[in-house]
Amino acid sequence: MVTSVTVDRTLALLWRNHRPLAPAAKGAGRRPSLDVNEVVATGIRLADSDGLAAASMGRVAKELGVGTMTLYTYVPSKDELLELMVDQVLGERELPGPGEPRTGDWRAQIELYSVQTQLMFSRHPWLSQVSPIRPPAGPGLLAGREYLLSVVSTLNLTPHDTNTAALAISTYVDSAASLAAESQLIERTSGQSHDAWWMDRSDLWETYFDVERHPAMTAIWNAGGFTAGPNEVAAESYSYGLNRLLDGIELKVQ
Amino acid sequence: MVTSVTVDRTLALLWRNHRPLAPAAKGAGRRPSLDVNEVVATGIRLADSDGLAAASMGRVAKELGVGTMTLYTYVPSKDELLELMVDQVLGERELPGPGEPRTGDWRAQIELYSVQTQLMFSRHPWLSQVSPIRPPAGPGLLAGREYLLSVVSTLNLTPHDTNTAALAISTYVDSAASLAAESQLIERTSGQSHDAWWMDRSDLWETYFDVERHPAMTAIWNAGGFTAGPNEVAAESYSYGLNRLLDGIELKVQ
DNA sequence: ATCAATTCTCGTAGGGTATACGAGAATTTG
DNA sequence: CAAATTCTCGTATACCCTACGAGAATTGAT
Repeated sequence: MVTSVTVDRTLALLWRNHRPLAPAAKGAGRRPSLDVNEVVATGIRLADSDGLAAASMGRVAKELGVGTMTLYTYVPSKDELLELMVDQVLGERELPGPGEPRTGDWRAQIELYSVQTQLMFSRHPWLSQVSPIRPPAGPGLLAGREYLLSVVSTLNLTPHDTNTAALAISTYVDSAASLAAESQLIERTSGQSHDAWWMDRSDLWETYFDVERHPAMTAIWNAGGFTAGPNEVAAESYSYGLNRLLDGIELKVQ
Repeated sequence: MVTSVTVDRTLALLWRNHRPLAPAAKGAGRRPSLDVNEVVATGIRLADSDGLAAASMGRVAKELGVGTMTLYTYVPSKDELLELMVDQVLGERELPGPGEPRTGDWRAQIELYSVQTQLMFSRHPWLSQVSPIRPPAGPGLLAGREYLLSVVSTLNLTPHDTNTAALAISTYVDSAASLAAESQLIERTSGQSHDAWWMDRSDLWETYFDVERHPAMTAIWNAGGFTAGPNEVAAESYSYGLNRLLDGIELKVQ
């Protein structure tokens, strides 16, 4: 199979800091001027400061002072570089591993996952622009899943339900954190707050909004239910939703 | 303000089928060969069949048999065209409006929102690649929010909490539907099922996975908790999570 | 000292994207 | 029939990724 070779190479790169990369290449040949970690770190740094588009092959190469094509010695393609960047930051979440001390009940431990994930997205907003389908099969991803499964395991659900519940939680938390990061990113890069953005659209209410067609919205508006700004509402609805989800899970345990 | 002019134009385009577009332009000048609806419909059709990238200005123009720059007569920019496409499909969800008959309790009505949203994403998978932050302020978006708020309003929460709960629900449902659509899209365009994708990575477990470092995963694995395929697990965790979320909300009502 | 083998380096070329600008074509009104 | 108005669209610019292949650097053997 052709793909298997590529996949094997990618797996080896992802786990490069856990298992020795290759037979170490001691023989003849020109010495490399970089290593994979430098390339990945530069990609992350550029994406952090100038957006995901800035982590282009050309820009990363320029930053490292080499020709664009030189990067292809260290990384098979742009897609693989992105995978390495993602697994790297997934692994930077500070979550206790097996045997390490934990504080609080299971809900507090889920909260830690939530906080660390939000912190990760807020430090690396470009993550919100990367698809979470078919994530990098590296140490960072596995560490996160292990932590979450270990917490949910304490509820003594069936193994199958443990997996289901953990996935429901991580989907909710990861999606919301991704949205929050994207939201902040857009405020920064557009130079316009969401408040100001809605202000710009005040004509929506004055000219186009039809009270007859939107009685529920109108009622809530008149009762002062829309006074908070977009960011506060989003943050509040996130923790409200997470707490209701955990309530619902707890309800099924007893 | 410069932006206001653009925004006004976009709002007028979004609401073009509700309020007459402009003073109708009866005077002199060359007659237009297209109208906005044709452009939007063509963009949607191309994106549906060949992916979001196929809805490029050049491709849409070619499909309509005109030069690329001609489109800019009908639509201010690519971004605005995408907004129009999105609001169009948001409005195609079949949700009862005010005064129209509804069936079942509030949970069944939330379920309807969930089903219609999933249907929308499954018919228009490219939606999963469009950011839901700063959505088009058009009739389609407002109809969806009105429906959801009208359902949650029947719970008699405070107006503020009604808004918070509705947002938590729509964030969960929309995110999950988006992920499901993206997941299917990737299976189709890559020509490889997720099962096959994981098979390709069997080396992960054989070569790199460390049992010591992942006891919770190992335990669930050994107990047969991972037997279902990725798609089944995702679907199951979605409805599990939604039901637990609604349980949690109901719990707070009483 | 020289040569072969090996490995890293990187310029060029090709096919894609959105859109500012301005000249030209078509149509109605006076 | 000329003026005014509106739509049409070719050209040019500045990015993106990466296949290919020639050249440079290094080691070990003779």
